[in-house]
Amino acid sequence: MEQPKANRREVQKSETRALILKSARKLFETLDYDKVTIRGVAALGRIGLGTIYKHFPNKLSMLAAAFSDDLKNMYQDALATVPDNQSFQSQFVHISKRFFSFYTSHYSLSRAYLSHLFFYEQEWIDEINAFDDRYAQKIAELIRAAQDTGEINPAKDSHILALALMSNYFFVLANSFLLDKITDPDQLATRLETLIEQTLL
Amino acid sequence: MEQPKANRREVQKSETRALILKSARKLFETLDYDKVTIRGVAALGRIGLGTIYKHFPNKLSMLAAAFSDDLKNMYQDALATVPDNQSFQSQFVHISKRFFSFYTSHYSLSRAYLSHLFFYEQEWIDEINAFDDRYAQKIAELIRAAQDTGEINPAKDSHILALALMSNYFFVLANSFLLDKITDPDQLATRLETLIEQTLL
DNA sequence: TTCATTCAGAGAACGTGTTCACTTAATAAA
DNA sequence: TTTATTAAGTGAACACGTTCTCTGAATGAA
Repeated sequence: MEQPKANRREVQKSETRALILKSARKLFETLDYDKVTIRGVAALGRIGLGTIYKHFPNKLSMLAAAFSDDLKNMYQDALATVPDNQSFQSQFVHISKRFFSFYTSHYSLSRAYLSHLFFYEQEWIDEINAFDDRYAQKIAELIRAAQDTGEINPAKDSHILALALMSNYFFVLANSFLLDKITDPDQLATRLETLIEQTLL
Repeated sequence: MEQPKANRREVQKSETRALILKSARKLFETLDYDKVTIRGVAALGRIGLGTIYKHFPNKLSMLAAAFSDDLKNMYQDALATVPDNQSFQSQFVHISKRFFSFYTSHYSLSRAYLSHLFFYEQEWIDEINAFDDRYAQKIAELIRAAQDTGEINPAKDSHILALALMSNYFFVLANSFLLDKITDPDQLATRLETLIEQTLL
C-alpha cells in the first residue's frame, strides 16, 4: 500500500521489459547470438521494434541483463553449497564444477555470455566484477582456514593465491569454449584440478 | 625461374590483397573495430567494395590476418631474446613483458585482437593455438632447467606448471583490458610477478 | 590470330542493428 | 471536466556487413 500509487504506466513498462527479456532469453538459448535478431525478439513478444530500444540501449545489453541474472543465481548457489570439513582443494573444485555445470548445460547461451565479455557496457562489467570480487574474498577465507590446518603453505598470501587459482579456473573455462568444446563438467573439473595442484603444491 | 610463369593475374591479386591489409591495418590502429567500415577500407585503398570479399570472407578475417602477423613477430622476438643465466622467474617475466609492451603500445589494435578471440574462424584459432603450444613447450624447458638448479620444486610437472603460469599471464592481460586499461607494461609485469610468485613458491 | 573460358574487380541489393519522428495513452494542471 | 504534458510504443529510414550478379581483362585452345 505504501507503493507510490502503482502507476499504471510503470507497471505496464516493467511488464513489457520482462516480456522482452523472456523472449530474448528464449531465443539466445536456442540460437547463436548473431542468429538472434531484434526483429525476432520483437515478433516473439508481439512488440514493436522501436519499443525494445525504449528498454534496452542495444542488443548486447539484453544479453548482459540475462547474464547478470544467471551469474547472481550461480554465485548464490555455489557459495551456499561449499562443503565444510573437506580439503581446500576439493572445496575449490566443487565450487568450480557447479559453474562448469551451468556453462556446459547451457552451452550456446554461455558461449554468448563469455565471448562478449569484452563488449559489455562498463556498467555491466562492474556488476560482473563485483561478483568476482566477492567470490575471491570467499576463496581467500577458505585458503586461510586451510593454512590453519596446515594443508596450504602459510607463507603464501591468501588473497593473491585466490586470484592465481581463479586465473586457472578462467583458463580452463576459456580453453573449453575456445578449443575443446568440452561439454562434460567432470572433465573440466579434472583438468582444473591438475592445474591447481601445481599452484598449491 | 621454376615459378609457374609468375602469372600477371596472381601478381596483381597478391598486390591487391596486400593493399587491402595495409589499409585495414591502418584503420584498425586508429579506430575502434566497429568504427572501421569495409567501405572505409575500400575507399582508403581505392578498391571496390566487392573486391575485398574476393580476398577475405569477412571483416573479422582481415583482423585475424593482421593478428597472426603480429603474433608471429612477437613470439619470434620474445623467444629469441630470453636472457640466459637468470632465474626462471625473471626469464618468464621478461618474456611476458615483451608481450605486454606490444599490447600496451598498440592499445586499440590489441583490444580488437584480443576481444575477438572467440569469434575467429577455426583456421585462425588453430594458428594462434599453435603459437601458444610452442610457447608452452619453451616455458616447460626453462622450468626443467630451473628444476635442475634447484630454483623450482622438482616434484612439479614442468608442462602443467607452464600452463598454470600462462593462465596467470592471460589473467593479467585480460584484466588489464577488461577493467584497468593499464598502459604501462612494467605495471602489468609487476602484477604478473606477484601472481606467479604464489604459483612457484 | 581468334575465340571461349576463367576469375579479379565492382557496386547494387538485402537483412541487420540502431536512430528518429511520430502517435497515443496515461498523468498532471487548469 | 478539460486541457497540456509527458513518455511508452511504433515502424520507416539509415548505415553497416555481406551476397549477388555483372563486367572486362587475362589466359588457354583453336
